[in-house]
Amino acid sequence: MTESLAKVNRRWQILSMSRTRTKTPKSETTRQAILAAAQRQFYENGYDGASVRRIARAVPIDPAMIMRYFGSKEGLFSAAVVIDLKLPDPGAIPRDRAGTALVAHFLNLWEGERSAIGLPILLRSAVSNQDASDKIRAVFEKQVAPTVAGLTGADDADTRAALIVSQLFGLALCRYVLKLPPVAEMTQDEIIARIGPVVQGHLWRD
Amino acid sequence: MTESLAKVNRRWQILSMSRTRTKTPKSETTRQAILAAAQRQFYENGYDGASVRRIARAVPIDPAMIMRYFGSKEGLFSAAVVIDLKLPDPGAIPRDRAGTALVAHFLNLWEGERSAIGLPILLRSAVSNQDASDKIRAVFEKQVAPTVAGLTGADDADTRAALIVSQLFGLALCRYVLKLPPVAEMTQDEIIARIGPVVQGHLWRD
DNA sequence: CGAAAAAGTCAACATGCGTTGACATCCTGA
DNA sequence: TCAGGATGTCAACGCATGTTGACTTTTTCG
Repeated sequence: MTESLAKVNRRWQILSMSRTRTKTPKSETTRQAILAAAQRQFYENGYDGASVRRIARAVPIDPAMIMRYFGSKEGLFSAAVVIDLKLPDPGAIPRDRAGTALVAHFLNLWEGERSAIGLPILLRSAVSNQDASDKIRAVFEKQVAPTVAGLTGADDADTRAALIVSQLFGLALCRYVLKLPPVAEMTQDEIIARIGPVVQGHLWRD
Repeated sequence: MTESLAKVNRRWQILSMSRTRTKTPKSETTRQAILAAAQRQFYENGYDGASVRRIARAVPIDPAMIMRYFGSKEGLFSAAVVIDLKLPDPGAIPRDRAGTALVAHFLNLWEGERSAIGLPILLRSAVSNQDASDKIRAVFEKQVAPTVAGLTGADDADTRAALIVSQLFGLALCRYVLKLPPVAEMTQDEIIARIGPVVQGHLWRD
């Protein structure tokens, strides 16, 4: 009985933690520290390569705390990786240079300050973790596809969105994960100039 | 002394195995069985996800045999994953449809019978295994880059090759690893029609 | 202050991993 | 036939993993 109540209480505590508070009890501090360390580890090593124990050692904190705060490694991953592509309103994008605008947007997103919590984590993790694959699919359906549909009036907008995504993921894969020399060394402007027309073509060719 | 000799002998045996023989002693049979099982496991789970023990169980054979035949898990991986893109001679490719020809070639390669020993294995493994990343770079430098250079006379052929690779890897990633619905469900012809012009553009635009 | 709750520590569990060396069996060739 | 090498089995090693429950310390608040 008491055990059951304690577990319920603990679970409530975990849930309530997900909202930020004004007075931020001590726990919120370590919670954020855990998330930051987890993001870094997941980014560098993927889901399988990152271990709860090493994340805990980096905080530093006892591994048991991670289980208390996030329930499981999967829970930690879900909490650490939240993707918001911040795609602009399709209406605000000039039609004639939408391709370059999109490529520039993603490069900023991937190489900005908070890049570690972005799609590259998912790329590294998706090969071995079903959750990561699912998240990628969700991002595609809820963020990329609608934006592309808003840009092209075409009825095969989903296919066009998928082709754009395949080019952008290929870019991210070669540049951040494989670090294939020519791709990794190009400047942002070079990439925009080369890939932009491709995206533009996927949007409006045919 | 005797130990040392035995080890040398064993190493010689391992090396000599890498050549195929006409009389194929019993060992060659199991060696091939191990390789086949390893290719399947590496393909489905990547380098880290595949375990020596599970590969052995699939043969079936004792895990110790794998160590005897290939020395280590890394050795098994190197032996199991040999990439030959079988790229045609650049001179034999019609200039005006080189893009579609290349895309069709890769689709055949990836979706043919022996697809499991191909690049998708490396994609799944490269996120966690340095050897896999190195192999991808080697394939790029020795097979893709020269072919592209032979097609375009351009002096930035390396960059063009890298852009083509980023598009093709993105395609493979979305279709075989992430199984992103629109990409995974397109027919080969649709993909050729859509991606072919992109590759063509990377070859000759500007 | 002092009790209750929250935060954090510690040791242990079961499991799977790559790898090793000693041992048993099979097959070949002199 | 039978010795010796090739082939295969077995048990164990040291290690790292995710997770758990009992425990101690710190913080909060009536």
